[in-house]
Amino acid sequence: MAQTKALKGFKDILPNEIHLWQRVEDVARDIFRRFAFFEIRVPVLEPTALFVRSIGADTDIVEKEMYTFNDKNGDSLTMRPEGTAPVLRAYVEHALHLKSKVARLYTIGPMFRHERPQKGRLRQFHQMSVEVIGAAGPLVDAELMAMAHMILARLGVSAALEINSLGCPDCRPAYNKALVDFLESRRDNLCDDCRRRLDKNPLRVLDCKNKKCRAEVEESPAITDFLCLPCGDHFAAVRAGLDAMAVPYRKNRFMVRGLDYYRRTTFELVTDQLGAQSAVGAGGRYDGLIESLGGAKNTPGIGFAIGMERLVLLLAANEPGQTPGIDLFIAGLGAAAGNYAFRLIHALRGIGISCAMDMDNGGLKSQMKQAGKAKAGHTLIIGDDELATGQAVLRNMASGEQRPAAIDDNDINTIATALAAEIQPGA
RNA sequence: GUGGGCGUGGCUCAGUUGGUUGGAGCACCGGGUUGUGGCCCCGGAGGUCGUGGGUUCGAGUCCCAUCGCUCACCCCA
Repeated sequence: MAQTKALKGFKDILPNEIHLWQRVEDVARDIFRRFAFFEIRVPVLEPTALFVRSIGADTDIVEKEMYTFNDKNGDSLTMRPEGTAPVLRAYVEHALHLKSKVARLYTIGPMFRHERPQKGRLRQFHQMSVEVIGAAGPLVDAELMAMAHMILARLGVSAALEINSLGCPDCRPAYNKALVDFLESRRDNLCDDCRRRLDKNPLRVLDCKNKKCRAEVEESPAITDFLCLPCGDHFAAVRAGLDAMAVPYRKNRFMVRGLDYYRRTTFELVTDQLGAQSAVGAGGRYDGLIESLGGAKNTPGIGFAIGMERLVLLLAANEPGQTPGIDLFIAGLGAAAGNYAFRLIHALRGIGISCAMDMDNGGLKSQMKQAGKAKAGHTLIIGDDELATGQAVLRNMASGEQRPAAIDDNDINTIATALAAEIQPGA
């Protein structure tokens, strides 16, 4: 077993499952288009400082999950663990705020986090990441959730939308203190992890999975009671926006997010069908982040990401794998026919037919078998007799019906066109 | 980083209290059909039993270590 294998947590996506990925992307791109979003593509490698400054130096992602290494000249580089920071970096770097009042961007691609892999969690995983930069109003928050919801609905995936507000630098400190005071008084009832969280990041105690902790937390003060007036109004308007679009949601005051930059609205799309993982998508508002990355003062922003592996996992639950097929297989018998087939196949490809042949010139039985394996819709059989009479045999692989197909014109393109019409369903 | 489960051909798995040349099904290749796939029949190829060490006359079976996969914790999409 000295063979090379893919790295732990890195997966190949094979041809028999690729259709799920393509459908996810096709649907998402279509919905993004309807919501007037444009694609942006950014590098997978960025200066380490970008993520440390945006995600937060004390977060688990930055502390222990990043693929970070030194470039030949000594610069510290990092494989992006999420998509928001690079997109915002690009926004600032190219002064996109001068192109339009609001930037509506999406990007699709791989992210990297050095975690222990498990169901729905890989070291290289894929996200569709969406950002709206330059719009502060609550309707944008609602619109984004509606878009995420629409993507999942179109894919036939049911996930519940949960929303919360984390407040802002004006009101969160007061809540934080109230929460810590409360939790300190119950410290003895909390699990080991939560005692640690209490010191490091108290908000995280709120979404502990431990039953005892949940019970304790049930009586904790609610962030929503501590929101300042603007934050409270914002949150109410977000909910009104969702109601206006009839997007179902539920408030979850225990939902917190792992990245430091979130403030005000946060949301998750959750499901119970992914093992220990529950979020298919999640996001929130990050007013202040753009400024901290060198952008214009007070630039508001909000975004979310959908985990593509998780989505595909949900789709695959109701669908078997499928091997892609081709339109036509050409079985050429003998050197002369093989040669003819070779010319014909190129002509067919030139006019849009997906076709294959056995370049190694096997026996007919073998070639028919290959045609079956390739899931060819039709097979064209050409031997010396067919070459002589100018009539090849066209076999419909599903029905087994065979009929003659002319190969007597001296213009190969004319033949290809006629053949294409023959095998095109409904033509 | 921590814990549980599992490692036998490409895949899914048998393999009796350790006992001579390790099996099956599916997949693959060939034949039965001088030139017709999917069904059936026949045959073939393919395995250092994850790896290393130990116990033993003898280890796929027992012991230790190690690696890998997987699920969960942590964290997150």
